[in-house]
Amino acid sequence: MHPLSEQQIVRRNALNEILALGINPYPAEAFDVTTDSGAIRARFDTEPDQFSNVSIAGRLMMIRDMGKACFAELQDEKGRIQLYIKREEICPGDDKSLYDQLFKRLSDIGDFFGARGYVFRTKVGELSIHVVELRLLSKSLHPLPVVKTDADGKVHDAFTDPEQRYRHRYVDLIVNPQVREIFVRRSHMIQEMRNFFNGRGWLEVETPVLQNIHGGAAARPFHTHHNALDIPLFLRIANELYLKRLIVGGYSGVYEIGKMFRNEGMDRTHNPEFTSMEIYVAYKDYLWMMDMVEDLLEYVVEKVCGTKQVEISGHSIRFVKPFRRIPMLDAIREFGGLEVEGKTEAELRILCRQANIQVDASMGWGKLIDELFSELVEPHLIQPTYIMDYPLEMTPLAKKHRSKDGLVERFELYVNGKEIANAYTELNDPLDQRQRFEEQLKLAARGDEEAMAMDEDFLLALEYGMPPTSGLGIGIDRLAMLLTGQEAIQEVLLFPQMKPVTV
RNA sequence: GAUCUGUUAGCUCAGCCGGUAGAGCAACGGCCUUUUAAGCCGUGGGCCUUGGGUUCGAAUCCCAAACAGAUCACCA
Repeated sequence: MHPLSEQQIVRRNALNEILALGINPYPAEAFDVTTDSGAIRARFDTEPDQFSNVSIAGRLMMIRDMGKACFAELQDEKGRIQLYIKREEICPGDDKSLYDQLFKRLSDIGDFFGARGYVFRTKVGELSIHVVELRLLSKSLHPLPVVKTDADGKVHDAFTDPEQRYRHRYVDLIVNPQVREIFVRRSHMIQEMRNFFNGRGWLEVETPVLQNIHGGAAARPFHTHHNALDIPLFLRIANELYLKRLIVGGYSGVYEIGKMFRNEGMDRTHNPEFTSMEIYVAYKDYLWMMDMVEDLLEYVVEKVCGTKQVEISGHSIRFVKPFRRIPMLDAIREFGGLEVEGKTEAELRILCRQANIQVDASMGWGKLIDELFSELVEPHLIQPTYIMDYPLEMTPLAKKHRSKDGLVERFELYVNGKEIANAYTELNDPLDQRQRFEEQLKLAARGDEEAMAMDEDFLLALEYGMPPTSGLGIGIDRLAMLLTGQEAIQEVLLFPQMKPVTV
């Protein structure tokens, strides 16, 4: 424990004086709240008589002391409201200690108060509560950063250090209302996705986070161990194979919104745990899925942002269907000016070198195509764009393309140069699926740590028969970044992963 | 994993041609009964991230470490 700072000592002393006054700084009783700052702002002017006796609670964020009266700002979840506290009003008798001692001397920014009174406007027009009763609800012992906004909207002494903000997110949420708003919007976004899916009759499900076999994606897993069974387990890197088992089981549409865990690098677009939404719908293909995603995003963006357009990194992005659809090889031709159709692996390797892309011998035809695409095309895909028809070898769970050799029926949705969604016409041929897994095993034998493992039970499920199905995954954090205009994933995660500070 | 930048009071930052620390806000003590980033007067508050080194002397120069951010690499 660090030695206490001057300000911590001052507050602890204040706490003791409050106790000496016979006041409990942490009362157990509920405080009856009848309104909040948002309701007052929204409705006082039209229905003033509703606000002649209100009770409100929140955190004290500013005190402007005027002597025998003072103004204070109380912050609740909806914002701030000014309190007008007059000594004669809250201490009508001879005993002025509640005001002189408790309020003026022993209260600090950060304390929780409950206030009862009537709403009015001051001479200057500021909406305020004329307080007749004031009660301490919780004493704060640690000083908060004091962020002030002046009349021009200029913010002074903003609490901006990302490390401090992420490590002490509660402080960030207290003093930065725009941060609080991001997480409200994120929650709203997920809620609207659920509304959209539930409205179509699809079932929300939960599948195992602890898995014996880490399947469904190419990534390194976290390892853990179950004591009673004495077996190793993995934290899931994907839930795809479980959701498909549910389609085998007879549900026609299932989705899951949940955390995935990947033991890989972290940066401003990657956190070791992240949230994905995966959905599988029977009797559909990836073309149908593109239509569905357009409807979904148009709906969600409009609900959450109030418009179909969002602003990020200097771009105006319009979520209006239809989105552009480009086959991957056409995109490389259009944006990179390279013809890759019909080229051999060796020819592609030369093209990559010419484009200054590092290549090595382990890269096959599909990987080389993917490298060219990432380098030449991705950064140009600002408006929502579907890239379709990926090389087969990199996509072991998707069905072979109905007409194009060497490709699978897969699309990814790109927005603002980044991948937001990934979808397939799902592979439901158990024999083909077994071959694909075997290819993965060969890659693993060559040292590819991300290659998928064989999942015999999943193959058994496919043998029982899976209807034609289309599946989709959306990176919830990435989408939240788009809808909140954030460039870093840490800004849309309440508690992003941080290295512990060693003291 | 690589490179660059940052780390000084509770917060935001200055100080960095080496002479053991400053401002604003916050805190503390005053004055003011409709103010508003309130104001005015006064007072305290710091292992200058950590560990080494150079030097008579280091917040300042050098080396290393920790953490963070940005740019890469890898990936969603």
